[in-house]
Amino acid sequence: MFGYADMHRERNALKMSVFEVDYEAAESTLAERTYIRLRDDIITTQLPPGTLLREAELMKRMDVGRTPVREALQRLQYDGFVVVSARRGTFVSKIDINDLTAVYEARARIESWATRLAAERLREFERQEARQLIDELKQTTGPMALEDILALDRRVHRFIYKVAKNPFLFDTLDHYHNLSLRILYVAMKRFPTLVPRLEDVLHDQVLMLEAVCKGDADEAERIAMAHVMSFESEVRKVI
Amino acid sequence: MFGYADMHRERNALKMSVFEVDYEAAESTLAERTYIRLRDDIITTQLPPGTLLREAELMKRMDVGRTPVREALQRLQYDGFVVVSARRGTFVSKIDINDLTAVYEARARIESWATRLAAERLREFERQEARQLIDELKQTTGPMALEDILALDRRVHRFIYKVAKNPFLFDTLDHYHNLSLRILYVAMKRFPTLVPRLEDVLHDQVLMLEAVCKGDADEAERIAMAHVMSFESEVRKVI
DNA sequence: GTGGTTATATATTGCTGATATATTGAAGAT
DNA sequence: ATCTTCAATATATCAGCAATATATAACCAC
Repeated sequence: MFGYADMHRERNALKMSVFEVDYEAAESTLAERTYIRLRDDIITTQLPPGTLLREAELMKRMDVGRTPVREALQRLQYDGFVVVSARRGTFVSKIDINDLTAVYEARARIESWATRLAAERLREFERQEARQLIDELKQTTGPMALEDILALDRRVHRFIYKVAKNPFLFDTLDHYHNLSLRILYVAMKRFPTLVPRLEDVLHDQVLMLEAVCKGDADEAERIAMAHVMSFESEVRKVI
Repeated sequence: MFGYADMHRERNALKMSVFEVDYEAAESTLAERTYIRLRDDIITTQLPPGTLLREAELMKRMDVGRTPVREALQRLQYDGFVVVSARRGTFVSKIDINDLTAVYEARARIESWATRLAAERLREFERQEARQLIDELKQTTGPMALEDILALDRRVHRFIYKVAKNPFLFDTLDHYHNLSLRILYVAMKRFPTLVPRLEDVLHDQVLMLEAVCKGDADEAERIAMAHVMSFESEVRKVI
């Protein structure tokens, strides 16, 4: 007990949100819920980069005490989503072109490798899960709501991370996923026409999942790299 | 201002310890210093896996209030160094063979890639820094104190991370470095004869740095991978 | 007497509100 | 214009209370 794998399992049983509605029902600490709410608001740019976050204000708005707010802000600081300047203020961190480059560079490399691992390590029961995902993806035609696109994208990625069977890598990639998601939102806010193209991106994932199912590691890795980088180049055009 | 790069720079100006004595002088918050002290104690197994960490006890021992202690423990929780179980206790996390495999697998892959980047992105003034490191490494002969070996190892790795010029990657790799360092300590505690072999490992780093200096990305990547994995296989023998 | 259930005491973290202290920006003196 | 002072504002810290999980002991049925 009390090893990393246990911790990891428990932590992912609930708690991981970004559009997974369960955080209403999630039985966890106030601090945890406050963290998730704030993080999602930052990722979706409802709290845009540069926003001043006052503890007292957040306490009122979220109807919790000082401790949960502080713990949430600190955790966001470690994630890189806010910058705490002692006795000056806490701000939502800014994003620039260098962040875009660095985040996608790292994520593309690490995630494509994880996809290779997934192809090598897929078990039979997971193959069924993959087929189901593929079916869902194929049924999505026509214009979709942004949240649905991203929720589906997230499910596919988290599936891959899980199948790669390395809990540390899972956490690393989930973090990079959140970072790049915020960058995407910032870009979309400035350039709303970006949205429709995202649908095309979903179709890459069918090919990727099929490669994983076939156990074709080279092909899976190649597609994953292209998939992440296609986000990057779409975003780069408008930033 | 307030972007990730600024944050990253500031955070690394002081604060990052593990045997860098500056955390006595470091002008930062109590919570930060408490975090670093506890983390180092956990990494070096002065606080072995499974240890119960009582807030009240730590307050007395470190002569700080509850807030800094709590913030430190939470941060350690996000790092994976402790497991907080509500109203039951906070424990130093355990380590098993799966953690060893997963951490080194991820670190080897990511770090060898970062070393490739470093070889590609090295600037002239950094080449001088590298030469200096190489000289120091070459002068180390005969038996060394464990702390000196690891401090030197750490310096080399952090130099590589820096030259790769991706702040997100830097943080990711620093985290993996801390994780694998603790695993190494746990292994050494069980099998003290491991220590001397570590000296040999340092000599790999000369070759690695020279490859980076030459800009030979393929060679640098290959050596880095072998270097990290040699730690892994040494540790695996005794765990 | 033994096994199992319930009540209670204790230990531990979760949370709150108040206080301490540092930073900032602007008013006022030079 | 420049420096100094001071009030406003923000986080950092503290001490105490609340809530709950766990262990212990008392109790009861058999």
